[in-house]
Amino acid sequence: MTDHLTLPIVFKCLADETRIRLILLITREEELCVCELTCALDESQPKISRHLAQLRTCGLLEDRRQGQWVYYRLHPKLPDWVTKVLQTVLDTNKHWLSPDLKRLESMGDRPERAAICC
Amino acid sequence: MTDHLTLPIVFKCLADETRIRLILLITREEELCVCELTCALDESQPKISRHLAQLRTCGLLEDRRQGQWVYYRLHPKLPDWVTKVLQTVLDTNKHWLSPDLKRLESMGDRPERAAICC
DNA sequence: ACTAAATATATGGATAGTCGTATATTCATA
DNA sequence: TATGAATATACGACTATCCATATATTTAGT
Repeated sequence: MTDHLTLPIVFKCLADETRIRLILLITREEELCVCELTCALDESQPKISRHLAQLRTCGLLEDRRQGQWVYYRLHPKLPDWVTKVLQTVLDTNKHWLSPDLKRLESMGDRPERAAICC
Repeated sequence: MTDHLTLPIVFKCLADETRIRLILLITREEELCVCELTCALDESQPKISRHLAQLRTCGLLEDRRQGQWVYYRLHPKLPDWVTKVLQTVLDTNKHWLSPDLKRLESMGDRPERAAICC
């Protein structure tokens, strides 16, 4: 399923500031919808959507639609080494991510989400 | 010294197959010279040299000249998270690197190196 | 000094990546 | 079924990246 996630492919996916910010936020928050990510990064919606699509296409992210919202999370079958790298980077670069986290937390009207399993 | 090694910069440096192979080999072998790397990767000398220069310029590698050879190693002041990521990737992707390692080990006439400290 | 080996750099062309803007799609609700 | 909100995609322009080839630099040995 995620066998094609070779080293060069993964690093190319992460070689863009917008995409790193997106995937680290998602790694930390488990699941976020497009409008939350758009607000957290303070970037245009098409830009966010395009980069999310890229991360999904290469197999790093998975999406699910719930009503009008689309939620993104890490792909459940991610190779161990990818998860480990993301966690390491997240743990050791909290300061770098903090502006995005601050915007996310101060966002009003965040959509409620239902449990994933039902 | 390596403060400018931000997340996007590091991942952009790693977003090329040649450069990943180079830096992983160096991570594993401590130190290698250009001719060893050229042989291990089985690529042209200018290509190897160009990518090594890129890794050095951005602060991931350090070089030292000894006689006619130039040896490359990880920059000694690398941020912890970078070292950790490289080690993780190396440990979990030995199979991916093994063709390069095989070529390196079967290389004849590898230059002898003096101890680094004298 | 001259030559050969090891390494680095310059140049131009081809390819890939990114962006903003405009538009399409999907869904909830009236 | 018409409307608006959330999201996705298409398009053209601009920029960055990569490569092959040729050439320059440095060093060891003669």
